[in-house]
Amino acid sequence: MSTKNKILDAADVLFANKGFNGTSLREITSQANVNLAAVNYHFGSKKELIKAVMSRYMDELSPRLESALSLICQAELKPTLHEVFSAFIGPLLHLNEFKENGTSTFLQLLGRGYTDSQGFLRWFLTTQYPDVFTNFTKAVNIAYPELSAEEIFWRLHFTMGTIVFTMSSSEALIDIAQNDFDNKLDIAGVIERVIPYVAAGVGAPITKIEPLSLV
Amino acid sequence: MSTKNKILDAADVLFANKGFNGTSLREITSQANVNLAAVNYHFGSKKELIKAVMSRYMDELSPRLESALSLICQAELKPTLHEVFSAFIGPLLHLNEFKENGTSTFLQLLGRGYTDSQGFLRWFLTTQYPDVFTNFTKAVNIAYPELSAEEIFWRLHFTMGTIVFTMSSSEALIDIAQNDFDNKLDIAGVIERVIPYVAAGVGAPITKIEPLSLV
DNA sequence: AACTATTTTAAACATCCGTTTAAAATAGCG
DNA sequence: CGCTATTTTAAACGGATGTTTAAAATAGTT
Repeated sequence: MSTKNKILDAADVLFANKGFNGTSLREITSQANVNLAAVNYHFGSKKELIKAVMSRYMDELSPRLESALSLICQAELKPTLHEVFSAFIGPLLHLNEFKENGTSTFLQLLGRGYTDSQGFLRWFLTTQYPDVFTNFTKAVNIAYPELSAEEIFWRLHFTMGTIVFTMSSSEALIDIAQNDFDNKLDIAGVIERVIPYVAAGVGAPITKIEPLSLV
Repeated sequence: MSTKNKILDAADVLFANKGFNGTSLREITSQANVNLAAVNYHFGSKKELIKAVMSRYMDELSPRLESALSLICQAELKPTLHEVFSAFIGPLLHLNEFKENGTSTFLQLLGRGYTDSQGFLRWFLTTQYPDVFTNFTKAVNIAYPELSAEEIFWRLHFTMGTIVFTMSSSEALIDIAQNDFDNKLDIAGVIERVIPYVAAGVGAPITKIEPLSLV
């Protein structure tokens, strides 16, 4: 395997588990069995390595996601919100074939990216992969046309929070659940449980927001 | 103001904005206009400072939360999920009187605590303030008795994710929303929008989970 | 085989980190 | 006041971090 890929494989697991700031280049390179300077030689900087790690997943995910969502948008029957969110299952679980534990690793990385490093990763994702967001918004709009653009905006970000946060601590949660409830569960099981939740959340009845203060 | 409080005031804002690992003691002490060694003198270590920052908020929040939830549990009418979650509004917004931007700062800290520093803060909160979790679970159980303990577990963690994640990036989201939708919004407005979402999510119909593989 | 371009390596660099030390300053009190 | 206890201060400590350097090793090409 190439040095570049050895670095990427070691980096994404460590980044997912310990965060971007919490993982040093020395950990990555020793885990990958390459020289410390290899990161800066092949990627330029740690920041560029982070981008590369995310791009590898996004490039695998986003085309599948786009086709799944456009399939839903072009269907004759108006899709339910549950169907819209279920469109994510296939592309997300496909990451497990792309790389071992790929699904949970990617979702953990996504969670890290929103909180670590001053949110520069959110900027990276929204500017580099804007179609994912617009297609998603479009699908939700078809399934629930009464929602205003602003309400969709907020509810999609709530959803993003639910998913990303859950997955970033999914290992710990699965452990607790197995101890307390004796129920074997994996990442696919968590996804199956979260989808009814977010579908109901996005589909919540529209409530009039009383303006507390008119500035 | 005492040196201890100057440190706490400077620390929680910086911790909320840049994370625990991302904030150095030198940033905190220079922001607080105290000597670098003051943190180790008054708190012992950075880790103890983090605990102190969180305790200051939790000690202010948890009694109000407990009384609000127990009020709901003892009411004659069975509460709705919306009412259960609305019980959080008062105690949370009270943090704004306790400290400027206290509500969003605290929720950001909560989000940091779940992802930063290997989740030691989750351990700290669940062991030091277990009543908050059990009371909350109890209230949800009254409002939606058909939910099994395991389903409550998962949906409450989804909810935690929604809230914590949203608030940890609430400033950025409010900025975007103001630009795109011309709608002035503050932290209270975000809370008003998120409650119907999480109430609907927790109240989602129970779906039979098909076991993918029986190990 | 000879030469060039690419990659790998060990070492050093400057900088930042949390913590400790010991002296100086201040506060509290009989 | 004089003495003690508490707090503040400047400086240094050992260690970790991302990055750079320049030489060594390897690969590719004519």
